[in-house]
Amino acid sequence: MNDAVFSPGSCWKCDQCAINHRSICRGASEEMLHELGRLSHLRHFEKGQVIIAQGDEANLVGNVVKGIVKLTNMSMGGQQNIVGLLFPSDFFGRAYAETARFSYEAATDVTLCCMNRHAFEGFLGRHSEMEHEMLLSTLDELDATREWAAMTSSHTTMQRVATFFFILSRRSDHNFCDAQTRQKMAYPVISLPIGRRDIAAYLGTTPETLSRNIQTLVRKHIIRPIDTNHFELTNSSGLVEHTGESREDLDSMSGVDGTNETVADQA
Amino acid sequence: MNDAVFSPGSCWKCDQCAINHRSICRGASEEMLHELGRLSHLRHFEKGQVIIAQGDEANLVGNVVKGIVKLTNMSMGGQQNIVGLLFPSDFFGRAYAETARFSYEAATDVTLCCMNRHAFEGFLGRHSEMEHEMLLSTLDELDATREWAAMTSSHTTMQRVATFFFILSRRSDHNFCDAQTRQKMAYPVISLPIGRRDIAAYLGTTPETLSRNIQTLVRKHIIRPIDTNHFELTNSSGLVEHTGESREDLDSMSGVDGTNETVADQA
DNA sequence: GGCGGGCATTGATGCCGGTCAATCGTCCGG
DNA sequence: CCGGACGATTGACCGGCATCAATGCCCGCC
Repeated sequence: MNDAVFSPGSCWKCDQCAINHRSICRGASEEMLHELGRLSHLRHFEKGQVIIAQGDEANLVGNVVKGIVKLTNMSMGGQQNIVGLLFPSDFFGRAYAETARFSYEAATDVTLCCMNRHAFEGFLGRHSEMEHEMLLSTLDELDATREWAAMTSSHTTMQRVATFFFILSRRSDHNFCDAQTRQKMAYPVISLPIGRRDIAAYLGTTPETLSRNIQTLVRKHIIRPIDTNHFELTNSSGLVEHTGESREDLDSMSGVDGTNETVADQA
Repeated sequence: MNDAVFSPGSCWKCDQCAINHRSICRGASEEMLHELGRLSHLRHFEKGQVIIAQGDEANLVGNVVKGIVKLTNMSMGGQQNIVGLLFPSDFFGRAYAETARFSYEAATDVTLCCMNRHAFEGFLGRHSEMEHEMLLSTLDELDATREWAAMTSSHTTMQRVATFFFILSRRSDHNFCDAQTRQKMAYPVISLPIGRRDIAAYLGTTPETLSRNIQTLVRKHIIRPIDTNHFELTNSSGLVEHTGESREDLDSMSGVDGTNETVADQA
């Protein structure tokens, strides 16, 4: 809500951006970053707000800077189905499509680096090397989506929960508590960024079943609850055993690349 | 098997290609088609043959010309999980990746228009408008994959079966029998291109459960069996009711575009 | 023709996980 | 401080689906 600093329309400097080394901006030259800076502006959305509604004409694209965006698919019956979760540096919106096939909704309070879709398409048209970057990241996303789909359709609920927790243990920020408390942590921390309802929908199950599986992991001393949304991972290999996946597959799914992003706290 | 006509290395003329108006070749100019013709050659694979193995260095890309390719993901335990089915005109292989994250396997006897991956990447680099086409089709595929994943994770087995049958009723070729017999068909024909085991794996279930659901549809007079792999769709709206989806969503999933491709019989 | 293997179907059984419902804890506004 | 709302947890129940097993069917092969 610090709109004084990053208000829509203000000149947002890409070279100060917390995520420019991970998003598609990574491949941009100094000059291109400047051009992107003119096209983009930061916007805030509060938890629960719909950013793009399924079926609407969607002229908004950009990158998630802070917070988590959920990608949902309303099926008839009204229940929303979570198709994906977008973390900081992930691209949101759909270039080259008039209407949105999915909804984008703020799962937490979020900060987005927004661009007009047509302006962004024009940018890609002028810089084919950026379109190439876009293709690469889309191909990666396609692979990841397929792998996730294979996982959800063939594994038990416990395996899905364990896999999700394992992935989170790799990318969770350690900023939920102060530095001293963090020092005492002997084990990695799993921090659930969203509520049980959303996690359950993402994993294709219900909050009740999710809760039961979490408690089972707690009883087996694999994780230890800190508060409702934070756990210590006290037995990493035990968690891996519950995933039904090999360690290498899990690594490829969690997108580890050495840069253990501790995300964006430019407050 | 007819390698005399379309042997690897022979000059394959793209302008005679049965699928060039649907594949990514659609966007190519006369000149580019000629260049593609020099890069590509046809190859046959028999049912069951592995085209690209998961984890291998994969330097083969191209388009499916005839037959069906299944995209699989081996999880530990050895059971293969079907992530996608590739129909004629679909692109196979993975550009810009050294190793394959999935296996490509011939689900039926197939004919592929093959290219060396590096040669194809070079082609894209020289023709950014083709890379643009590639981006568009990848984005579409990503949407379709997400929609399919949402479907499989939130619907009952019967709904998945009904949805799959509905999609097949839209794209099945009517060439499995002679023209006279076809004339007598009062209803659309659903032709299952692959065996029960593969269909079950694609739908995230077992052959037994799949069979039970098919027989339920038969008992309800929604489909009528012709032989093991062919059914008449005698009650289309009844089928739609079992999908749990609206008619419009089903249309977008089956990728209807008016051109009811009656695929490749250049024998 | 007889035989064996692969595939589809049908039956019997058990369990995972969805559903309904109650309890508990936390947070807020009165 | 209290009452209501919301989310998380736990319990009881049962239905759908996987599993195991048997049968029937088709086709190639000896």
